Amino acid sequence: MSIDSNSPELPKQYDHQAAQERWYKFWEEKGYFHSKPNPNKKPYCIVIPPPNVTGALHLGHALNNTLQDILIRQKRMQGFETLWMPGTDHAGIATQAVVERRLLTEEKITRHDLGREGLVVRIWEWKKEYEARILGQLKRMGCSCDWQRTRFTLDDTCARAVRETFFKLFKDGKIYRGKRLVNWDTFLQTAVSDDEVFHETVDGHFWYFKYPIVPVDNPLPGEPTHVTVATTRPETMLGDTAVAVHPDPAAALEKAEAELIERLAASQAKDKPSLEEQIEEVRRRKREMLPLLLTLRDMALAGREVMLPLQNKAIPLVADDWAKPELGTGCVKITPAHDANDYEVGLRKNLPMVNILNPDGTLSAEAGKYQGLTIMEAREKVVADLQALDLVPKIEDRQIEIAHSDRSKTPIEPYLTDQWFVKMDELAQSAMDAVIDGRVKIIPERYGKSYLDWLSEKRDWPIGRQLWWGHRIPVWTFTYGEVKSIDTDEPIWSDEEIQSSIRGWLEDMQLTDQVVVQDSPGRTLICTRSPQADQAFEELTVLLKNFDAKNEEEYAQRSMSGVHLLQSCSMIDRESDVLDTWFSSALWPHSTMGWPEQTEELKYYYPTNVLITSRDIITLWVARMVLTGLYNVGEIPFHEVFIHPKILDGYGEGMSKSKGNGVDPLDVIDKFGADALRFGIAYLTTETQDIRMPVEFECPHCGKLIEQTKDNRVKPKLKCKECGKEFSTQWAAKPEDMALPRGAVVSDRFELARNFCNKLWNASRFAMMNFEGFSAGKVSDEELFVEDKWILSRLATVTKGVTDALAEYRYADAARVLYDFAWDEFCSFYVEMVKGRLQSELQRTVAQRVLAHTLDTLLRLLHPMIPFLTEEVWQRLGEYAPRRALGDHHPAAESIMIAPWPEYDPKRQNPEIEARFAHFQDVLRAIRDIRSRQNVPPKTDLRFSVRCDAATAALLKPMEPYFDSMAGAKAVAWGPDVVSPELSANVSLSGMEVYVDLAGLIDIAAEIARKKQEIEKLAGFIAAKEKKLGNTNFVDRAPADVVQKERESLADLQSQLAAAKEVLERLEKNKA
RNA sequence: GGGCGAUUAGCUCAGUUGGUUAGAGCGCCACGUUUACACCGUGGAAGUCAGGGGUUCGAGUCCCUUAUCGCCCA
Repeated sequence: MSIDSNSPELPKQYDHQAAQERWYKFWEEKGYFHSKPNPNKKPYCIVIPPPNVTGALHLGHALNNTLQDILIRQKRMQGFETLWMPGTDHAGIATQAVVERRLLTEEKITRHDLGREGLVVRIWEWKKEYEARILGQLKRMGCSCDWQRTRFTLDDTCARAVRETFFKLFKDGKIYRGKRLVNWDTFLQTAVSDDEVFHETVDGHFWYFKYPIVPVDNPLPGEPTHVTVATTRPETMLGDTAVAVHPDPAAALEKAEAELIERLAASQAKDKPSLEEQIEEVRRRKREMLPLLLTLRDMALAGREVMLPLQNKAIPLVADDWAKPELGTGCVKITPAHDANDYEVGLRKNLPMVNILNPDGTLSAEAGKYQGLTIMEAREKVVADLQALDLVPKIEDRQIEIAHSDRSKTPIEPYLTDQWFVKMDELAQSAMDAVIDGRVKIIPERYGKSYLDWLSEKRDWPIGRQLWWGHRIPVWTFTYGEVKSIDTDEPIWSDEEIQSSIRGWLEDMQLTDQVVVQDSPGRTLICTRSPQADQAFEELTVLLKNFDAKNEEEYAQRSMSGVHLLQSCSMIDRESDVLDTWFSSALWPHSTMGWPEQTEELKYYYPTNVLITSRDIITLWVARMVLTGLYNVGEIPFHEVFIHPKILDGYGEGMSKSKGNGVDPLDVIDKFGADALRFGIAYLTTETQDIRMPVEFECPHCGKLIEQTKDNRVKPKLKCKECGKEFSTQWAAKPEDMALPRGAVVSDRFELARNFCNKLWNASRFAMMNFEGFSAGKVSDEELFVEDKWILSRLATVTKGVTDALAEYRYADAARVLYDFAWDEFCSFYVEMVKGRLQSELQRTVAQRVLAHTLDTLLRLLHPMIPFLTEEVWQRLGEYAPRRALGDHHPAAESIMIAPWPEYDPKRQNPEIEARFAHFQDVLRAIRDIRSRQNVPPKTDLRFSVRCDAATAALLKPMEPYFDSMAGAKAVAWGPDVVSPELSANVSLSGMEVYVDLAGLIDIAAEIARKKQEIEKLAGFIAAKEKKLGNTNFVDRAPADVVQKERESLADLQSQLAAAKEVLERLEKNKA
């Protein structure tokens, strides 16, 4: 591709949009993004954290992917065979939830109207739309992923790996099914994990209920007739299976009191009243309630019962320390199937677990006459009925924390159900070992701790989800109950015999690779490895439905085993649960490479080099990838994990669409350009800090930015303060709001990067405007001017700095080094200094060559961060200077993307030149300072002299022309004998005095005032130093070089003071 | 309740192993349109390094403690 060379005039502003469109297409067409195993090169590979297809990408994703692309582009330039594996995640519950919500609002239908397959078809449609959108966003950011390899966690390749993994785990006995209390989402009718739950405080009540004690013949003295309990969820009493009281209430109260007293002693004044109140309360309980609790405890130990009202069922009184004597009534109702703590009590006391709920949140048959009511209806009715029985002594108002499902926003119900689990003991240990022994390195190091802490709990991993969108668990359940003889109706086969007939049938069907497990009496599980097996089971299911045990012809058609099976089974079901999304994403680093096949990719790219992600999924995702990688492949999935910061808004809150403070990277790209987005991100990615990013609305009418507040960020429309016109936000729903133009949400934090890009663009533009007659060729050291040597020295240092920083994921350091070099050194000094030479026919060639080389190297160093701009300039540069290397002048690469990464050349580093240059810059700054403070117009020439030692004078004298061109100042004298002119302003530098002759220019009064201030300041410094040096402790104990430095510094300050006094004296004389 | 992190200029952030007078960008003030760039240039003002205590000759930096904010886990 070439640039339109008919347009010699480059625009003054970098046109990011044109460059983005042009060069992304070019790179794709050239196939630069594609990678395949190449034995001649070392591999470098990153797998993308697959964004989920629930919605579009936000700024957090932009950060995550920019950081990956920066590394990928750098490594590609460094000559690695570089693969960035892209893809998306099906995000089971989240995606199903958004699609279901949309079906309900737009078509008024539920998933049950569509059926399993119908719903899944609709979710695939959603997936297709959002995947395209997400990949499009990544492309606009400039991501150089190998799109030919794009994977999806639910595609065939990933499905194969998931199935194989499940099968392997099942076969190894690491997967089991068990009853667990789960967070039940009654709207989606699925269990959700703890991290998909959020808590909200709402106004609720605390209801007190009295349960009658079941009378006995020989009651204890002082025995109550009722026991009182309290609850925030009255309807759960229908599932109560016990009432608990503390086994030693006296000791428990003593302990509570002692703890409060201890806290009181350690507390601050403002907390004391509250603690004192609490202590008094415990003491009151000891006086007033303890006797009753002791009696109840004794009754519990005697095996007494209470009558559960409404259900008319006797339930035991038990002693368990979950009942806290310092709280409530001291007694607690136990509902094991609907409360996590009660569940534990139920396990300890071996209580029945009564599930009173249906999956849809209505009450089940266990709720007796309340069956079919919703939870809320049941709550009201239970309270009313108990009140009618006079069993509700008290109702308190109370704030309650209620768990809500993050997906459906409905309250969570604790619910007892069958769940699938992976045993974590050995698997977790293997993943811990990998980090402990350093095979996997987590950066920054501190995150290793949360990884290890979490894994060390070794909690079994619940992998089943009651959803329709996901990998269906490949298990079939055979239910057979009691097998009876057709003739005699007597049981004839045992479980063992039936299982052997199942095995026989599998053999007949040539399905040799299944796992058969007895789940419970009358129930056998079969884990299947292949879709072919599923098909055979499906056919068998159909056969079973039509099987007529009395028809002898049926027997003739099949094997004995098949017949036995058909005779004995009452039901064959395919497991309806799907696997947790994290189960498939846990395999991502190897499933994307084609595992379980031993593909070339797997052999070449695995283990990958680094995983780049954010801290919130260290446990959910990173840890699980490590353990599945070790389990499946026998090798860690990546050598390093880099955990990057999070992007927060101006209030320190995380960004999210649901808060309205989310920023779409495409809006940033439209306004500032993809390069600015990327550079801005790199510049802000420091090690310890999250990125705080105040966001603004941009008025689509006038472009004015309007600060986003917690208040206005949830409004459907806003009015611009500048132009008074209205615009819509993401919340617009009414037609009249949606008709308004949309105001983008952006942040001015990207201005710095946009300005930087423009600066670089203009420096490049300047260079190319001066490449008339460019000729390539070697440049010898003798030909180099001082500014050439200086910029080449700085360039060498910068090359090393950037390379080192990126190797350690110090993105902000790399960006800052480049920013400072490009702006403050390359633009502000080098370009300014070669301007004269570029005008000169004789001097032009060397200046052009060094300029071209420096720009070329700078572009390459910047390419990973700002790919589009650097390519745009690279291509244009190629037209003026196709060969521009300083040494062997080989032609430049056809794209900067594949140009070699600059090599650090220590020979170019020149400390002597850099020191000299620093002096030059100091003197220049001093002259400019004097001009500014004396208000001398820029066009008026200045005359200056510098008192310094002879060596410095010799270094600086040759730079006289630059003082002229850069500060409009002519040197009059250099050296140790220089004295202050009659009327002058001076600046004291370390070892140098700069005098500017101000005859005819000076504002004497202003300068006198200034000098007096300066003298005062210097005197202060000197006093401090003298004190320090007068301190024998310091002189004796500090290292000699530090003391020496202080002495020199004091001498320097003293000479500065002397010079200032001298100038002041003359000024005052002249004034008089 | 436990763990991790943060607190430096009006705002957003740097600040190496403790060592001269703590830096940058934006914003602000003054001057400026000089042949790359006003998305620019030159100069300037602006900080009790969250509070308290300690270690040290010396602390933004190390230790303890308090406060505030954020995140993770229970």
